[in-house]
Parts: sequence; C-alpha cells; structure tokens
Amino acid sequence: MIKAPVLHQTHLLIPHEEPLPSSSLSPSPSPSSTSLHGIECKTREQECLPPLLQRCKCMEEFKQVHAQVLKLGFEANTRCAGGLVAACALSDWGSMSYACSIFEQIDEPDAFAYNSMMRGHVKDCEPEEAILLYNKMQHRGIQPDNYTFPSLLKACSYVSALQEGMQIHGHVFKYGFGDDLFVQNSLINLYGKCGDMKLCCGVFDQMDHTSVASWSALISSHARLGLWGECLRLFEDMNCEGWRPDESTLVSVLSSCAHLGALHVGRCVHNFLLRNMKELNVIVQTSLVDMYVKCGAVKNGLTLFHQMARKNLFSYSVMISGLALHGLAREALRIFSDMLEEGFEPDDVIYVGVLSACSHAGLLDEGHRYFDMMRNEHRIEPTIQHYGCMVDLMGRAGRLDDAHELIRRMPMKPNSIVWRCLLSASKVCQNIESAEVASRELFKLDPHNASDYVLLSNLYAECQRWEDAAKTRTKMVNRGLNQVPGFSLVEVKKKVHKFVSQDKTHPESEAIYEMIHQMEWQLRFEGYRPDTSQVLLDVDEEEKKLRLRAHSQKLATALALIHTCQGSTIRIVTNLRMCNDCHIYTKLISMIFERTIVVRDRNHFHHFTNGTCSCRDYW
DNA sequence: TTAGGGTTAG
Repeated sequence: MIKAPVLHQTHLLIPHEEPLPSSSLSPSPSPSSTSLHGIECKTREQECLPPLLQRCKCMEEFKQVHAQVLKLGFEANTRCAGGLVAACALSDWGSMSYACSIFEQIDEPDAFAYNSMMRGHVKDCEPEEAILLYNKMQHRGIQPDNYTFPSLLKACSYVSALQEGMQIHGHVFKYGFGDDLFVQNSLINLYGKCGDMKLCCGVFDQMDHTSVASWSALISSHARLGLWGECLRLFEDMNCEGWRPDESTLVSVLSSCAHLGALHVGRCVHNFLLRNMKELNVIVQTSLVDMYVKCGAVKNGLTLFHQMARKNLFSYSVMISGLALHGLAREALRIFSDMLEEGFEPDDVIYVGVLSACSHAGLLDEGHRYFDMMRNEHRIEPTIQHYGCMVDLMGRAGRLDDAHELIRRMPMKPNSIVWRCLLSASKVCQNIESAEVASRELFKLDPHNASDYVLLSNLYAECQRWEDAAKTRTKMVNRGLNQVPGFSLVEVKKKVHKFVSQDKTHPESEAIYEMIHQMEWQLRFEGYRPDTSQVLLDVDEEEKKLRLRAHSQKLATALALIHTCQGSTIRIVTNLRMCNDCHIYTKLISMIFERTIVVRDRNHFHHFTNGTCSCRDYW
C-alpha cells in the first residue's frame, strides 16, 4: 500500500489553525487496488474533502485540492465532485466557468450538484443559465429537493419570469415543498418582483408559519411597487404580531417614509434602530439620511451624514441630490468636492445630482464647468438625463435659445423628459414661443400627461391669452385626460392629515375655515391679492377667489397653524406643482405667523421663512 | 450529507 501523503507534503497552501489528519487525502488508487480498498479510499476521501474545501481562501488553494481529487481519480464521483462544485460555484473567490468544467465531469450529478450550480449562476447574475439547468435536471429525471426552489425562484425573479415562476410554483406542490418556509418566502419575493401583488399576498396569507424574512419580502415588495402606505400598514401589522423587524425590513420602511414624507414614523424607526442595533450599516444610515432629507428635515439628514464613519457612493449621491432638491446648491457642491477629496470616483448618477443642484440654484457657469469636468476628467458620456439638467439650467437662467440649441446638438433623440424641462423653463421665463415648440414635441412623444397641458394652459393664462388657455384645456379634455386631483398632507400631533381642494370633511373643518378667514384678513394688510390666473374653471372672478382660498395646501397650513406655536416648523407634502397663488400666500404666512413652512411639491422643496422662499421663486 | 429565503439606498 502506498503511504498516504500528509497534507503539507503535497504543498497545499492552505492556512490551517488545527492540525490536519495525517491521512488528509487518500493516495491515488493503484490499478491493482481491490474494489474494497477503493471503497475505503472513497469513504476516507469523502470525510476529508469538506474541511479542506472550507479552508480554501482563493482559487489557487482550491485548484490544489482539485488537483489531488483528479490525481486520485475521483473527479466523476458524485459526492466528491459535488463538494468541489459547491465550493467553486458559491465561494467569493470561486469561478463559475471552473465550476462548470467540474460539473460536466460528474457521471451522475445529484440534486446537490445541480442546486449548487443554479445558485452559483444566480449569484453571478446569470438567471437564465439557472433556469436552463433546472430544465436539464428535469430531463435527466433528477428529483428537485427543498434547496432547489429558492435559488430557482430567485432566478425567475431576476428576469421577472412570471409564467416560468408560476410553472415552478406548480412543481413546488408536485414535489411536496409547499409548506417549506424558504420556498414560500422565495415565492413571495418572486411574485412581488413580478408585480403580481395578488399572488404575492396570496402566498403570504396562506402560510401557517411566517418568519421575519416572510414579512420582509412582503413589505419590500410593496415598497418596490410604490405602495408605500400599504407598506407602512403592513409594518404596523408586523409589530402588532410581535415580530422584531431587522435592518432589511426597516430600509423598506424608511424608503416608504421618504416617499410619503412621514417624518414621525421615520423618526420612530430611527429611535428603534438606535435602541436595538449595535451599529448601523452603511445602507441603513444612507436610508436614514434619505428619509430625513425627503421628509424636509434636511438639517437632520446632513448631521447624520457627517456622523457616518463610512460613506459610499450611494451616501454621497443621496446627500448631493437631497441638498439640490432643497435648493442648497452650494452645500451640495461642497459635499461633491469632499467626495472627490476622499478619493471617490463619481459616476453618472452623482453628476445628475450635481447638475440638478446647479440648475435649482441657477448656477449657470458652475453647471457648464461640471458638465465639462464630467466628460473630460471623469470620462463619463452624458446621458439624456444630463442633457435634461443642462436644458433645465440654461432655460431657467433665461438662456432659452441656448437650451434649444443644446437639444438640437444632442447626440441622442430628445425624449419627453428633455422637452418637459424646456417647457417648464419656458414657463418660468414666461416665453410662450419656446413653450409652444416644447409642448408640440412633448405632446407627440407623450400625449397622455395631463400636467403638461395644465402647465401650458397656465402660461397662456398668465400672459392673458385666455383663448389659447381654454383651447389647451379643451385639447386635454378631448384626449380624455383629467387633471390629477391635488392633495396635501400635513403631520399634526403625530398624525398625517390629508386634504383635497375645497375639503370640508376634516373633523376640525369649521375651525380650519375660520383660520383661513383670519389668515386672509391679515394677508390683506401685507398687500396680498389673490392670483386667480391659474384657476382653470369657467367661473366668474369671485368664484375663482373662493376656489383659490380653499386649495389643499392652504387648508393643511390652517390646520397646522391652529395646533403649532410661533417659531415651530410646519411640514407639508403636496402632489402637484405648487400654484403661484399658494407660493406667494405661504411666503407671507411664514412671516405673519412666524413659522418655518417646508413644502415638498412634485419637483422641489420650498422652505418658507420670514416672507421668502428657498427656491428664490424659480420652481 | 455538504447549501437555501427577505439585501434594502442614488
């Protein structure tokens, strides 16, 4: 019998903390070995291989173990090769092409080898390969097990393969894994990613036992689809049922808070995190910054951002675009410069934030400088989004001709977003000619967006071209489009209150209208006259004034004034672009009632203090 | 008798 080589004698470069067994690897079976001896060798081999593979830290070390297996002639052995495939396909240092070559040598690959290969493909973002492999597995008559389905379903979710996913759901029942928690969670995730919320919730509702991952999959599915209110409701249910959310759940919740402007819930989540987590990872911290910024608490966001021990490109991006959204361009550019000093290489998304900061604040020269820097220093080809920012920047700065010229010179065909930027800039500059060119192109590319017609019609109205304003409105109505109903949300006494225009459904409605009356009375002393030019109704002037005074944003402001004291901050989220009248009205209210009023409209944040707005009247 | 689900931010 050939003496078994001891591991270090075979130059295996595996760092080991414990001494390895003296017979770590069996010798190559000689042709004269008895079958009994062969079986013995294989058994010993099987015992020794897993710990050796576990200790591999790089491909080089793995190849040495593989070489030993080849030397022993075990490459076709289901169990040995299966272990090699798993290690090579799933480790960070592994290689799928190498794993494939081992897999192909196996005489009779079992479910374990297939599962490992499928998972490896999913890990390497090759979901189609994983699905094809499952087909092969089926053709070879190999029974899938409970480990097969999670990665297979994940592969389907990557490519939103709903039909295939549903077929596989059938297989889950066929093979008897309908009650497996991991499989069920994977199904929730699959249906959520495919946007089929009925099936997604159906799987969850039918589960006898759930886990934090089940809730997390359900909650993130809702958040991903923009069902933020439902996401927060489910989060409440999860808490009521006694589940303790983890970081991944809370990131989805924070993202919903950010979209809804639900600062109070966001703050509760922050508190929970501080009380329950030892330290917060960079994703959670970035989500918190994003939540604070998007809920209008930009100072809190900035403080948290500066406290972050580790930042990545996402963190910088959230902060830069967040500051831009608040019109704090100088601060945004300072953070960008810090980022460069820290050695981060900016990408195209960062530059969208930088350019939009310049555009929000009318920094024309800086905008041009960063646009050049992006191309020349950082070798980033401008995308249509960057051109959109530049059009916005030039247009708002009054350079509409230059903006038109840039659109003509763009290397790609301008899309509706670019034309919408130009239309909006033309509105700011009150340039009807430019607005007509932009809207003509815009209505060709995207004729179903009611707010574009409203914008053009408002511009005509501002310029007293009533007939054209009416024509634009008729065109909108004829195309079956309705103006999206406006609403405003305001958080008062830890509760979010929603108002629509002319709302009288609030329990405190009487007091709210009394407050409106008082507000108007004081506003008149400051010279306020209602600006009815944007009221798109065939009614007389008095009726227009009545409509205007009960815009949702004013009702929300009135409720907040009733319940807050001088010096406090009122936060309002509104779904449409703020009308001119609400803008001037809120500026004066901030001064008369000594409140900071932060309004997030469809595009920007407006910080009203002492009679001025952070947008400097460009929005 | 080796492995699995929720990973979330611009």
